[in-house]
Amino acid sequence: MVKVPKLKLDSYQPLRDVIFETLRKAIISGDIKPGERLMEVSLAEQMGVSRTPVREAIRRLEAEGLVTMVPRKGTHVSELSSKDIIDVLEVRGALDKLATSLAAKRVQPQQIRALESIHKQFISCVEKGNMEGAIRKDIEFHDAIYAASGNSRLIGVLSSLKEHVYRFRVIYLRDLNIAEHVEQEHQQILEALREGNAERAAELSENHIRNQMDAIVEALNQKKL
Amino acid sequence: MVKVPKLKLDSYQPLRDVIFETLRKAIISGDIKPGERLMEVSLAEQMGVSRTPVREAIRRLEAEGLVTMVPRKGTHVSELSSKDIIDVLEVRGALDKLATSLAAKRVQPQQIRALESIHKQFISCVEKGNMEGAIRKDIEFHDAIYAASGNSRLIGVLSSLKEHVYRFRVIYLRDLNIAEHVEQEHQQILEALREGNAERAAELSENHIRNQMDAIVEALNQKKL
DNA sequence: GTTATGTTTTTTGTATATAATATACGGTAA
DNA sequence: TTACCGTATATTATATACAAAAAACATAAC
Repeated sequence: MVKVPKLKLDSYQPLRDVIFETLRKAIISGDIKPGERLMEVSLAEQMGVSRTPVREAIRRLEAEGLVTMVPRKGTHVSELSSKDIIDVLEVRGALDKLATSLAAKRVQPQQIRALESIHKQFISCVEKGNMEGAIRKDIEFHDAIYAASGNSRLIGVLSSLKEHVYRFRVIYLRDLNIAEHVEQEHQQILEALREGNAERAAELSENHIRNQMDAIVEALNQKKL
Repeated sequence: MVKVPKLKLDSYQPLRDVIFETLRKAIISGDIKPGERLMEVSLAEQMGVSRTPVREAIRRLEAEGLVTMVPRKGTHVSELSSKDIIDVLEVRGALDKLATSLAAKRVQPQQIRALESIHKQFISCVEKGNMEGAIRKDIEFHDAIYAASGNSRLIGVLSSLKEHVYRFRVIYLRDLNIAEHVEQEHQQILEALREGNAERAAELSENHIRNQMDAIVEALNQKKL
């Protein structure tokens, strides 16, 4: 049975947005598992709201691909096969490459400084063995590059893909050792960006994602999914 | 004032889907112009339905980026600046390249035949001066390549981007001469796919989109937007 | 004439009620 | 026992009703 927390209605935001975020987090974090049904009435009751905003939130989850709707039957959390995640990573690889290449051409000095700061914090997390923090800093690092690309459409598509990657990690690979090579690769990308060398930056980021994909595929094979 | 046709309720489909398609077509074809407001009550009245399915359709349009919602204020059709379309084309370029490269590795003989058939029809349209038909065949050609990529996530993202490109064409470039070079470029891509030469296919498709982008940018400059 | 403020109107946000459909269950006949 | 049909129930789809916020307008004060 799906369980979600009661809502906190602090700052004013439409209920649909609050509910959307709540459900989204619950799905990404694995609290609601693939295949589980989302029933409007029960969700609405648990959250203490009516069905209307719940429906709207579910529509948005569907648009993100996190849930699947069948008309007149209902909604369930989308399954996430290894084929799915490979598909996502293929797309993400191409877009990450584009983002890094654009960023090399357009990045502002202040954005470089922000990247350096994030990278330092990443290293510090790794040294302390704080994996959760390292993952967060890894995400931040890439987000900062996306932002520096100056292409808002690209940022939007990538942020939607990111959710799926993260969801996959949570479901299958809680213990994935992310720090391997990553620190060094980030360092190199950072240098290429600093030099404004778009070609090299693109190449490095392509490799970076490919390595991640390989690590995931290998981890999957070990678990023989 | 936004005008939409009354709905035909032939085959059974949820109203929200019918409404979504209706509005989507109206926006893409330019019948509803950028900046125009979408008011739930008036749309619902015109279509002879209640506000509920209209709202749900609007939520989906928002997810596609075709409209922009401001809480408690309303919804309006998204503007489409030349920056926007360049952003979209940059992303599409990267993904088209990926799709073509994957297709070269995975394409089935039967899919090759389908591509050849579409390409023949494209040529025939061009010869007859049937530009509308040629544009349709151009779209079909690329769709067939996407399908051959075997990556459903990629197909999804590309189909959403496509809408924006098409919308842009309709709004700004009704007379864009699409046939220039396109026939020859399609021919070359087709050959690379037939040979399974992923590298060459990728390169060709990258060029293909870049040429399209250049043509659009040039057309924009002539209109000094 | 202009600005500020109070009131009306319009429009969206949320809740609830009704309709339609799918599913589950039970009974009956082969 | 099994297959089929019908009814009951659960759930979504749509409609409507009510609440709250924003915008438009008018009026009064300066």
